[in-house]
Amino acid sequence: MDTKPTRKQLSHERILETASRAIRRSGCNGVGVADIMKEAGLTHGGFYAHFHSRDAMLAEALEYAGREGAARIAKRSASRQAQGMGPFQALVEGYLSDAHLQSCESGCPVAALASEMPRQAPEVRNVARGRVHGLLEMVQRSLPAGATSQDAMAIAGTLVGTLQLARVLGNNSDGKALLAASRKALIAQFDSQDTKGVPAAH
Amino acid sequence: MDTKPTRKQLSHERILETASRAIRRSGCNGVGVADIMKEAGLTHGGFYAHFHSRDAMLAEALEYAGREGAARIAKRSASRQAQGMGPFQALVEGYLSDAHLQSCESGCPVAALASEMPRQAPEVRNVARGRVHGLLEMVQRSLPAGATSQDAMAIAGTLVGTLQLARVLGNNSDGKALLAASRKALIAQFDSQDTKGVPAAH
DNA sequence: TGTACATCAGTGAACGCGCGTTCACTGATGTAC
DNA sequence: TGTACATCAGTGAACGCGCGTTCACTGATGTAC
Repeated sequence: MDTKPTRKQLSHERILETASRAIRRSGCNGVGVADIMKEAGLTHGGFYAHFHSRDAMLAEALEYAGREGAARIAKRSASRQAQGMGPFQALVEGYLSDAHLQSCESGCPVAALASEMPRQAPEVRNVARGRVHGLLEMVQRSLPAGATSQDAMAIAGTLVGTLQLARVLGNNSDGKALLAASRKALIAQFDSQDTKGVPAAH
Repeated sequence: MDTKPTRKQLSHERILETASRAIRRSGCNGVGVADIMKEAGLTHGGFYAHFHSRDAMLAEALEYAGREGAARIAKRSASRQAQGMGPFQALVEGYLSDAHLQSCESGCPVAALASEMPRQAPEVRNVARGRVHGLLEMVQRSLPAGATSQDAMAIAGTLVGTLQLARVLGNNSDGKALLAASRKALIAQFDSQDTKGVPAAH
């Protein structure tokens, strides 16, 4: 079924990988077509054989970033769970970790780009909506069975907002204090060790 | 003490007012010097008599937006409190209101711009840090006396993140549901009617 | 109050520069016999 | 296996265009007498 990828498919993948990191690092307006192609080891002239416009590339790169970011978070969460941590606490400690504060370009694209998404082209915004829904589902899956989708929404808001505020403050004690505060608040509220499966505060 | 402002001071104020709305609406990269000057009723040539660079203007405009946004939130919160609502609930219902979801350009600049702040020039980032601290203080003031600054941090994260996620989803039932979910969660957690002055979940 | 002059605030043309996009061309890959 | 040819993927120069910034100039404001 999955045959050997063509040269073009390999290049396409490489461009997307490069672009997905670039937009998380520098924002959607922060990197040019030529930059990305160069970083992917190509020249800018070939760009339009891969995408019909810069916005189309942004949309694909955001989708790619979402998959990659989610996979990375899932992996870290799994390793925490392997050490006996509950799924919700594992998610919170991974998402609000000092490592995620620092590594913007390989982290969650929603946190890296949320405030500029409403200003993007429709095709990019559509992907962004999908990534937000993906984040909500990821939170929901980590919660005990009794938790509602409303619980997941409030938690997702806290995760994304806290990480962003911390990044504004910087990778220093101020930023880390903010992360720690939200970690503590979330875990106190929804204790994942609680086998009843119901949020503690409700 | 405060004498009649000069013509230049009036223009400066007008430019800042225009720019503060423009950056919240279109982002720091979304508006040009010429756009702002034109919208303020001037030509772009005069710009550098008011600011020594575009970044300097962004920094001043962000500061202006912060003051204006905070004043607007305080006013709305006061009118809710006048109807008998507690200060914390008034803040939450104002910040996470459907009106704030829609009116980006006159709302909180932290929510409107957070994810692009780490990519701005140092002078802009410095102002941004100040606005985050201002937001934290505003939340803290709305909380009962026993609440910690860590409580305020987690709440501020929820406010900012929820508004941003809702704006990505759009001004529709999805976005409004997200706001409602966080309003409910925050108010359940920190009931402002609670005269003990201690967060309910702690 | 009125005139002459200095200063101020804003104008609009011009400058580099970088960006998204296009396109004729080239070298590499794959296919047919 | 080897040769001839068609297709593919990428190159690099060129194009408009818009942006931040500069600057010589102009009209308005304010001051001195």
